[in-house]
Order: sequence, then structure tokens, then C-alpha cells
Amino acid sequence: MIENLPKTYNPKSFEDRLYEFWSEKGYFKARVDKNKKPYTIMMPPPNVTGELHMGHALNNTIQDILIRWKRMEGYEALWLPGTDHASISTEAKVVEKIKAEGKSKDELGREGFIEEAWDWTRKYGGSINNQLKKLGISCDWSRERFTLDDGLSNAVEEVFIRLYEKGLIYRGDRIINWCPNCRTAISDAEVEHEDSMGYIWHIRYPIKDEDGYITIATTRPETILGDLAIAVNPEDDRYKDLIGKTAILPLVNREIPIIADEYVEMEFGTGAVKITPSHDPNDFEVGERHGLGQCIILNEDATINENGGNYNRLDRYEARKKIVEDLEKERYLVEVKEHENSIGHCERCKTVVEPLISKQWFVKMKPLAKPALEAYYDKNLNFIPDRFGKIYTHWLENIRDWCISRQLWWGHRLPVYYCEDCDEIMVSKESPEKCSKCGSVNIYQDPDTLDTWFSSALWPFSTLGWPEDTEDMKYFFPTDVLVTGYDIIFFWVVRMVFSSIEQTGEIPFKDVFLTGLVRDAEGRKMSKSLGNGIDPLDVIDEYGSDALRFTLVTGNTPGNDMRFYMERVEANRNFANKLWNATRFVLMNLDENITKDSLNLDTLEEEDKWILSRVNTVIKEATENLEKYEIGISAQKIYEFTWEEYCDWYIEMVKPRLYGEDIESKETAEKVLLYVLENILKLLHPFMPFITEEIWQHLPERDKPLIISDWPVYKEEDYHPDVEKRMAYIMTAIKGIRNARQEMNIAPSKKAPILCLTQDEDVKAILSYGKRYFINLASAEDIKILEDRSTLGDDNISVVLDKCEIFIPLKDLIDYNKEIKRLEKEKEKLELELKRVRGKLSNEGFVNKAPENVVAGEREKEKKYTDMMGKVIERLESLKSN
RNA sequence: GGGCGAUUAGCUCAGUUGGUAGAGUGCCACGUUGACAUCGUGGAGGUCAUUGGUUCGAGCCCGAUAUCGCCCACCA
Repeated sequence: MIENLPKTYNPKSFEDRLYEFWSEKGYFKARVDKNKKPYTIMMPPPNVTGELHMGHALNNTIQDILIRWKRMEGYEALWLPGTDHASISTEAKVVEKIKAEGKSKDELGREGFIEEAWDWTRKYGGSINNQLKKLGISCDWSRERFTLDDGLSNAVEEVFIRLYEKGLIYRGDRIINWCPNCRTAISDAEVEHEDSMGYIWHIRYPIKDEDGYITIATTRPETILGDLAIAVNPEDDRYKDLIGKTAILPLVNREIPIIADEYVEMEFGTGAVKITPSHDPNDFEVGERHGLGQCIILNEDATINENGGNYNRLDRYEARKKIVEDLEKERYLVEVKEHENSIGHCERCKTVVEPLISKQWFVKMKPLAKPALEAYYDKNLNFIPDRFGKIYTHWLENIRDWCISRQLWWGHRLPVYYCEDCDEIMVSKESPEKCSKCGSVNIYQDPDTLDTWFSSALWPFSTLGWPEDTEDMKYFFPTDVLVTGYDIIFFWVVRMVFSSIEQTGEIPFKDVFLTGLVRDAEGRKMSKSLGNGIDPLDVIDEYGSDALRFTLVTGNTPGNDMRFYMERVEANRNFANKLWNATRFVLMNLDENITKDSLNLDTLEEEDKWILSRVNTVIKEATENLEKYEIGISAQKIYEFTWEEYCDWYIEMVKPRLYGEDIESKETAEKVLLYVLENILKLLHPFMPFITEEIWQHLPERDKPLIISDWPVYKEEDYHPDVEKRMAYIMTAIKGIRNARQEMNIAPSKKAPILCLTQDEDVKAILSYGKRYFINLASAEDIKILEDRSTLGDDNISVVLDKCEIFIPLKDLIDYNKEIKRLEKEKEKLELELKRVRGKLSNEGFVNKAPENVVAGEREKEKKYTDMMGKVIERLESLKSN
């Protein structure tokens, strides 16, 4: 006997050790190797100070499965990890920290603050890496990148400068989304809209030098402080006379023109709209068309500024309240109605954002979006599942310019310099010594940093050394697949695609595999505030990494959300345990001198050929499923094969040979057991890397670790449909016998001979050959083939099969009423089947139009069921007459 | 306002080209035979949301409807 495994599967005893082993041996490392084909995945970089959650676990498990599989297939597999500096989120945390210490950003100054941020990053950063390692992920840690690394920062500056020089980055006064809490501009993608019930106020504005009023509707009355016009539709008869006249802004008493603009919808509200160019994107455009100018009324913290007169320094909502009160007091308020509208919130801190005009930097999107759209339409970029392609294109087709400047300190500072004297803008990596226009030496750098996603957008190539023309870049780029959550298609996927096309001329990946959300058992999103998050590390601690991984990739479809149940983890842990014990069984029966030299085909028994044929098919199918990214289906097939076919059938069938005297047969069985087990381990390794490697290393004669061994390939010569058919017959017979015996409550320990009544030569052969299966698996004492029923007594239970009847004489153990009931149930089943088949065959349309083989199949079934039905009836009659 | 997804066994979900509906879990019964009780064997359990249509044949394809969920959107 060979050194065996401990009795129980205990993942803790080997998972960390194996990770260490793989890591030390350098199996995760990828090198440029022109003799091999590259396979590349860039890991979506988690926030550097983040903690591992189920989303990461899912994401990285999928990537690891793909990478391990491709590595075994012989690709030079690079999986590059790294982290993101997450500017807005990290900065907020650091601000909070220094606030707790009684300090502020301004007190610390820019350099001091950045130092604090680096301290924070060093302190909390990287812990997610160690957590990821617990998952067993085989990424190349030697190539780990951070978005604020020198190399990546250089790439960021390079891209900024190139886009600027091409005219694709510009600076301008535009309406942007301002978060009063984060105190920075944010992009459209960072605004979450939420429908909520609010109010709409109808307010009348006096007309100058006339008695009348014009009534407008607004949901944000405080913005009247910034009104610069009232607009009506030029076709609107109600207001035609007023166009060109002047209205008086209530409370403020500013004179504003009444203008005509097609943007106004006559049917909505009162048909007259107040125009606040500085605080509404539509009003901004109207303002531009009519040359209205600007009037900003808010400070950075969303309090009213000095343009708000009496309302100066009030918070926006206090101001709203006060203004409504004042309007009412002065009889400008006509009515208030409930009104549902959608309010934008900051994606990070949930504060209501304010649209306001501000001088910011933007990326011009239209020219960049075009090739990114073509990539999808030309099928050079695929989404899995494909429906996300629509989301991608819809976004790109309606895209607006991307605001990339942030009023933050933690991040990539804009490579932009200004001349203090002549305001000239200079864009370069280093600070210019003097102004390129006026020669002044009074130069200062733009204080803003770039949107985090600006650097993430370059991730697929900045991580490989771009803009240098590196060997890595030439070999590993473009990458093969991106695996990420559908929630960051806009933030990230889109931006990587257009950035990569623009900078490298290549689409950064062929496929985008989108994962759904992992929810809790009630279907709620896991979140910190709800406290319903399940920590992947806790799950690993209790059930092992492999069980968690398997749970995350089975029982759901790509792109669909999944609910996380501990019961499922437990079930998968049990599967691991099953495999563990199957291995123990194989090992304890292996001869010490077993060699892996090729099998002697002549000594193969029927069940050997069967399991070899089956494993061969599973190899084919599991691989095909992986190729189509059907990871869960692939895993499921391997699971079923291992548990049902290998453990429940093959091992049980082979036991008598292992305990028997026939040495040659025993040896063959051992070799087949080992061969199939090895293939199971290989197939399962990407899904359950730890247990498979641990087991593998206990097997005899392995030349290399499982992680780098060869992925199994389908062999045509191992496919035996005839054997599979015969074995299926035997299995049906065994199941029939077991069923009948259990329904009759006959203990498995009670052995009985089985008598097979058949005239069919093939069936006779199958059954005689299968004698030992029946003895072992169907409590058979012996097996006899009968040609006629003359020698049969009546003290049997019977099982009706295709072309054969099996009788089990059990004399006084048989309850005949029960047996009649059981057979009647059989009869009912057959009746249903026959009804279905005959219905089909009596349908002329079916017979004429269905494919020949389908019709032939149904005819065969009809014959089979008719025959079986006859036997069941005959048996029933015989029983009833006694 | 537009788009997408879901609706299949008590629960959670699979279901790849249309051809007798599957798994895990839970439930019931039997069983500790020399891998495994984290197990084995057997069983019960489904009008595939509703409704039209295409087809010889629909869980699957097409058109509606309903319920739930998500995403997008500048109606003040």
C-alpha cells in the first residue's frame, strides 16, 4: 500500500502550504516565450485599502479558473494583479482620519496630506492581497502594479499630453456634477439617480411696466437666485405677447428677459421655464444660445454665496425653505404640488449633487466613442453574456464629454502648468522653466488631480510598460479576457476600450466576461451598512477555499445575480470530502509496484472500457464548456461524473476484482482507477486547486505538480458507444432490482438468486457477463438465464426490462398485495409512455415531417413499451389469480 | 419615458442546436457490507407565471399581459 491520506478532508492542513509551494516554485510567473502562445488576463485592481468581499472572490475565482486551465493547456499564462489608488474614496478616509486627530487638509497642506495618504496606503494597503491568496489565485505577484507607480503615472501623463495635443482634452466652463460633501467635481457616471417624491412650486414673476405676471414651475426654488431669464416655447400662443418683454425676479428684483426657445415644452408645468444657466445643464445651453451670461449662487459646500443677497451663507435646503416662505408671504407663490422626480446622488457618499458651472478639464468623447462602438459591432469585442453589449453601445452612443479633473489631492496631478502673468496653459510632464508665450518665470501647476478611472482606463497596457515598446507589451498585449462586474461597464470597461484603441491601436481584450452580484440568502445586496455581508475568509476558514470557489461558480449563469447559501458551500465541501475518500480508497488498494505504463487493452473489462469512454467524453465536454465560458456547466459535469459514475458505479463495480484472486484483473482495475482519478484531478484542478494538488502529490509516479501538468485531451479511440449502451442496460437492471426490493422492504443483506427470462442473445450475453455486478450491487446470490417460464414458481417479485424479465424468488418475504400495487404503478407509468408515443405516431404530421431517426426512435419505443406492458399485465394477472 | 433580466420541485437554481423536465438542499423510508454518515440505496414532489401564435412537436422561437428586480434618461 502506498502512503495514504488522513482519514478526513481537512483543507486547513494543506491550503496555505500548497500556496506557498506554488508560489516559491514560481509557477505563477509568466515570461515571454516565443515558443508558446500567450494567454493574458489583467486583474481588475481592487482599491488598495479595500477588504476582500464576495464580489472579489467570485471575480478572481473565475479568472483563476481560466488562467489555471490555459496554463495546463500549455499557454504562457499571465495574470497580472495590482491595486488602485481609488482617489476619492481613499482621500475621504484620510480626511476622516486627520479630522479625528483635530487636523484639516488645509492645515496639513498638500505635501503633508499626501504624506498622510501614503502612510494610510502603506498601513492598510496590500492586506487584500493576502486575502486573495487565501482563495488560491495563481496570479503573477512579481508583476504586481499600483496605479500610482512611477511607470503607471508616466503612462497617465503621456496619455493626457497626447490627448491634449490632439485636441481631445480641453479645459472649459461647463455644467458639471458637484458633490458638496466630497468637494469635487464628479463625472456623469459617478452620479446615481434616484426617483423620489418632492414638490413642484408654481411661482409668478411680475412683468416689468405691466400689471400681469408670468407663472413658472420649478422643483428647486432656491435657484431663482441665479435666474437670468424666463423661456417659453416660440409657438406657445399663451405667451407670444410676452416674448421680448422683461420680468422682475421676485425677492431679488433682478430684471430678466422673457425669451423664446424650442427647448421649452408647452404641455409641461405652466409652459414657462425659469432659466438658471449656472445650475442646470439645459438652462446652460439655453443661456449659451441667448447670451445670458452666468450667475453662480452656490459655494463649494452648497451654501448660498454672496450672489444670493439675503440668503447668503444659508444651506441650500434652508435657503429653499426660507425662499418658499418669503415667496408665499409676498404672494408670488401660486401653488405647490407633489411631484416625482429623479435626484442625482454622489455615487460614493450619497450626497445630493448640484449641477453647476465650473472650469474643469474634459475628454472629448465623440471621436473616441466611435471606434469603441465599431469594435463591438464588428465582433472584435464580445460580451458574455451578449446582452451587455447593448448596455455598452447605448452608453457610448449617448455619451457626453468626460469631466476628468477632481478637486482632490490624492491621485495623479494634472500635468498642466499656467503662467501667472499671461494665463498661458502649458501641458508637459515636467514644469516648464518659463512661460512659452511671455517668458515669465511665474509658473504654477494645476492643483487638480485626475479621475481615478483615467488611470484605470490604461490598466491593460500601462501595466506592461507602455508607452515603452517593451517585450512584454509585444507578447502579452492585447489581453484575452476581462472578468468584471456588470456594474462597472461604464466606469471602466468602456474607458479601457477607447483608451486602448486610441493609444495602442488595439482593442484591449477579445472577451468581456461579466459577473453578477453576490447577494445574501434573502436576495439583498451584501453591504457594510446592512451588516449582511459574508466574509469570504470566514467561509474559507470553515469549509476551505475549494468549497467556496466551487460554490461561487456553480448553480448560476454568467451575468445573473446569485444568492449565497452556506448550505451550498457545505454541499461542495462534502463533494471535496467525497473526492478525498475516493482517493483514499484507490490508494489503499494500489499495489506498491504499480506503474503508470500504458494499459494492456486486452485485459480491460467491460466496466473499464465504460469508465474510460465516459471520462473521455467528460474531458471533451468540460473543455468545450470552458471554451464557451460556461464555467458552471463545466464544473457541474465534472462533479456529476466524479460522484456518480466514478464513485457510485465504477468503484463499486471494481471492488470484487480488487479483493479477488485474479492478479492481472486486479492490476488492470488499479491502473484504470488511477488513470481516471488523475484525469478527474486535472479537470477539477482549475476549480478546486488545493485539494486536487494535495491529492495529486500523494499519487505514485507523478513527474510534476498538478498545476503545471497537461490538460487532458479527448481520444477518439477511447470512445465506446457500444460498451456504454451495454453498461446502461446493466445499470437499468440493477436499479430496477434495487427498486423492487426496497419497495418490498427486503433488506440488502438478504441475498437471492436472480432469474432472467429472455430469448434475446445480446441480452443473455450482457447479463451473463454482468453476473458479478449483480452479485455486488443488487444483492444477487446467483444469476440464471431462463428461456421459458416453465421452471418458474410464483414466489417471485419481478422486474420488467426491455427484452427481459427478471424474477427474484423470495418466497415468504413477499407481500403479494404490495407487489401487485407496485406492478400497477409500473403499468401506469408504461401506459403514460405508450399514450405519448402512440399519440405521436398516429399523428400524420409527425410521421411525415419529423426527421427519420426521430420517428424510428419513437417506433422502437412503442415496440419496447408494448412488449414491457404485456409482461407487466401478464404478471399482474398471474398474481391476482392466486 | 426607454431598455434589460427574472418567473421551472417546499427552498435556491441549472436546462447548450426545439424531440420523454434536471441538480443541490429539504422531506420520507431503509441501511453503519473492509473509501466516505461530510456516506449509501430507494422514494415522494413540477399544468415550466398567464395568454395568443409559429411548428408534426415549445420550458426553449415570435407577439401580448401580469408580478418582482435592475439599468439608463436634461420634462423645468
